Amino acid sequence: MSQKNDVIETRREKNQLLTESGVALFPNDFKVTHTIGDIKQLLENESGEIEADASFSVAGRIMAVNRFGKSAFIRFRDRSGQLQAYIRTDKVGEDAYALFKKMDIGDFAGMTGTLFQTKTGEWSLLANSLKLVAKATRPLPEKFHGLKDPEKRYRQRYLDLIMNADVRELFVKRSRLVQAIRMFLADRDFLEVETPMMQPLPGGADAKPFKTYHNSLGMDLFLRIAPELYLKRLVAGGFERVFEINRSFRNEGISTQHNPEFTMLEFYQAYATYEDLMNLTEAMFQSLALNITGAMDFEYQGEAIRFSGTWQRITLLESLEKIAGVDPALFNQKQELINFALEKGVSFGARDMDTMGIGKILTKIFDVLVEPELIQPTFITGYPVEVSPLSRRNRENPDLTDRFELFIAGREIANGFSELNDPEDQKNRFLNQLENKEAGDETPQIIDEDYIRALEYGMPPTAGEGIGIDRLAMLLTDSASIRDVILFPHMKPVEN
RNA sequence: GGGCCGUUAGCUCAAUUAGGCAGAGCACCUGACUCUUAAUCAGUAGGUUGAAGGUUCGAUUCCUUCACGGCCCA
Repeated sequence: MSQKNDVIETRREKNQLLTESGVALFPNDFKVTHTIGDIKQLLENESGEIEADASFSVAGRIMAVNRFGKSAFIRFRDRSGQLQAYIRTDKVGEDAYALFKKMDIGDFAGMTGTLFQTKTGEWSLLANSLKLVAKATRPLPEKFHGLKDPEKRYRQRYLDLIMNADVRELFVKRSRLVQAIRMFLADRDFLEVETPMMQPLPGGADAKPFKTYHNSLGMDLFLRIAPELYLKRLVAGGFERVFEINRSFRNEGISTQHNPEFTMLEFYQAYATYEDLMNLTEAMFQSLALNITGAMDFEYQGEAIRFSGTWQRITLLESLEKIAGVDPALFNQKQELINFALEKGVSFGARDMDTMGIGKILTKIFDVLVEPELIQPTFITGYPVEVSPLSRRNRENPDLTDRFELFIAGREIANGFSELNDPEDQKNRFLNQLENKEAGDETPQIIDEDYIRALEYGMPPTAGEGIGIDRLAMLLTDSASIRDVILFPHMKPVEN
C-alpha cells in the first residue's frame, strides 16, 4: 500500500523530531480572527487608514516559500484567498524561526501579526508569532505546472482542488447554480422535498437500475432511476408545487455525458401545462446563466450559445422533416422509415426492428440525425405516446403527447410534460410497457399499483419536468466532460 | 463493446532515428543569503520506465497479454 518515497520518509523523520522536541503536529487551539478575504477587503476599503499595530490572526496552507537565511516570505491560502506573510527571526524569535525552518510547503500555519507593504507595494502580514497548525507528510505537486494528469485529478480531487484554482472556482459555481435553482423555485412557492432513493420498484424512466438488498426487511431494493412517481404522489397528496434536487442512478455506460449517479432536478406544478413549463424553463435558464456566467449569451466549447430571447419550439415531426430531411409521407410507413434511417447511417438492433413501433423509430432517427444539430436552445414537442408512458395525450392527436424535451449544444438537457393523471390510461400504458420489456431484465415485472392508486384518489392536472443538473453545470462552466463537474466521478479501483 | 492515444523520479516532461550506461526543471536534502514572489547561488541525492511474459548478447524503445486512464465511435 504505502509506497516508499524519500520525501515522505524524510518528513516522517522530521515529524518524529518535532514531536520529540515538544511541537504538536496537529494542535487545534489556534484562534483565527480574520480570513484572508477579510484582510483583502479591509485593504481595499481603507488601506490608507490601517493602524500599524492592528493585529490579525490568520491561518492557512503554505503554498510557497522564499527563504533568506534569517527571514522568509511565504504565500499561504485559506478558503477566501491567498496572502503573503513575512517571517523574520527578530520578530517571531529564534525558537519559532527554528520551527518554521522545519515546516514544509503544504503545511498549515497560524500567524499573528500586523499589515505592512513590501518594497514592491504588496500588502503582507508581518508575523509576530507563528505556529504549526497541521503538518503535511506528503509533498504537493509542483508549484508551476501543478497537477495535470486527469486520472490523478479525478481520483484525488482534494489535490486537484489544492493545486488548480480554476477547478475550485468551477465547483463553487456549481454550488451557486444549485443554490440559485432552489431560490428560483422557492420564490415561486415550490416546496423542496426528499423522496426515496431506495425503491422497491424502480420507476419513472426507462433505464437499468442498480439492485441492492435490505437484510432485515429481507427484500430487494433498487436505487432510483428517477424520483418522478413519488413526487407525483405528493402532488396527489396536496403539495401542489414540489421539487427535488438529488441523485438518481442508472446502471449503464460511463462516458463524457454519463456518470452512474447523476443529479436531477425534478419539479411538478399543479394546474400548469407543458407550455407553462417551457416558459418557466426559459426564464429559469436565463436567470441561471446570468447568475453563473454573468451573461445570457455565453460560449460552450467554442460555440456561441444564446439564452437571450425566445427559444425555438418545433415539433418532433417538423424537426425530422426540416433537419433530418425525412419525407413527411414516410411518417406512418414503418419499413420505408427504417430503410431511410439505415441509408442515413442510423443503426438498429435486429430485434429492435420487429419490436419498435413507429414512434420509437421516429425518435431513434431524431436522436441520431436531429439532436446533434440543436445547438441553440430548442424545445422539441409532440412526442409519440409510445415513448412517453407518463405524459398526457394531446387533445387533437391522441397518438402524441403534450411533452417537450429541451436541447442545447446538441444534448438533451430537460424533459417535461403535462402529466397523465387518468389512472386507467396510466395502467394500460404500464401494461404495454411491460409487454415490451426485455426478457432476462433484472427489474421486477410488476406495475407500481400504489402509484395508480394515488391517481385513483385524484391528482390535479399537473405539469412536471426533469433537468439534468450535471449537464447544465457543464454548459454553464464550459466543461467538456461530466467528470469535470462531478467532484468524485466514478473510477475503477487501481490495484497496487 | 470497438478504434486511436497515453502510463518514465513526489510533480511537469525528455530520452524510442534503425534496441546500446534513463535525463532536465521544480520539489526534497546540505550550505550561503533579512524585500522575495517560477527568488538566486553552490553542492548532494532521488528510478522494478504501469504489470506479466516473449524476441535479443542487450529492451523505456520491438512483439503478446493484462491493468488503469483520456479522446472518439456504438
